[in-house]
Amino acid sequence: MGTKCGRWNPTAEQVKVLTDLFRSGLRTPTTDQIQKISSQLSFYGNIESKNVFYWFQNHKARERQKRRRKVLVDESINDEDMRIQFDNISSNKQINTNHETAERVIETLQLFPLNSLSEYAETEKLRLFTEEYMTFSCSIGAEMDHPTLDLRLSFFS
Amino acid sequence: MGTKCGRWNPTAEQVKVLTDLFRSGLRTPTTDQIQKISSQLSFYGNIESKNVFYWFQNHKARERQKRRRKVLVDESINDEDMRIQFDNISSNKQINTNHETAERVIETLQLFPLNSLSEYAETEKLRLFTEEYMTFSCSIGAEMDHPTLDLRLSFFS
DNA sequence: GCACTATGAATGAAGG
DNA sequence: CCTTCATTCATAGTGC
Repeated sequence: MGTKCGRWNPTAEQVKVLTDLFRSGLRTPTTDQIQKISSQLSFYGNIESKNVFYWFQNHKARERQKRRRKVLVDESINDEDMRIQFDNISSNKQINTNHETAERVIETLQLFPLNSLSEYAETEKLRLFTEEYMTFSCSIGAEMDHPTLDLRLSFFS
Repeated sequence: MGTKCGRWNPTAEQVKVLTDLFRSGLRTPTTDQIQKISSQLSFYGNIESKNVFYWFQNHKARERQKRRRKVLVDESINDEDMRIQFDNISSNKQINTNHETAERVIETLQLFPLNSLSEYAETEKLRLFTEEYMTFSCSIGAEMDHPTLDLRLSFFS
């Protein structure tokens, strides 16, 4: 394996945790969150905070990229376009943080399990919701010689 | 080469000059300084003042970020931590501009060559000192088909 | 060995 | 000054 140590090579477990966090709605973790995450992930192998930072940056950017390219290939008038319109609206730099918005997101969360959320509903509103109201934990399967890791991130500092 | 011309692509020489200026203690050049720098750097290729402005902004910010995101599970009280503490103090928005400070910095400069200064002693105090009392020049090695460029910036203007 | 892809890393440019 | 986004560079992994 390329343990060149020239560049971070995330382990499968690290990727799983990061992906779970992402799927849970985390997009741009704060410095504190990055610290905690990388601290937890250091259990599985060498990792620096900047790796976590880059991972989220890249993952988010490439999801956006993917969507944007999909848009170009997709001209038909279908529900996809409706989603795009919604996304354009919600991403139009007007992030609503009032109660009504948060409650609407809560309803969405109650209706659908987290990991089945469309990639569009997860944007800014859910991110804010997650960071403000949520404490989530990621349980790693017992594939290692250790008990389940409880990666609990307190967003209330 | 990515001559996409959508965004500035600094040449190696431009980066070297900018880096040298940064290492010399320059952090937030004034408009005049930016003008002169970009004027000098235009010798090596297309460049605008805003490129210089952004370069210093990004470079400074990312040096801080790097420090903040690099250290992970390092609980030993070493010079790194002391540096960080010093940095926190000196960046605490109380920049001392009196004579005593300037003189202390002068002593430091006399004791150590500029390019061996720790990246922490270069902060605000040195920056102010540099801008107020210093005229420095960056000599570009003779790797080009031109005589040494003397980038002399007058801070007294 | 060589394309090709996935992705870690970096950085120019803004926005706020 | 901090954060964020878009774009690009760099390289490990993979199939041929």
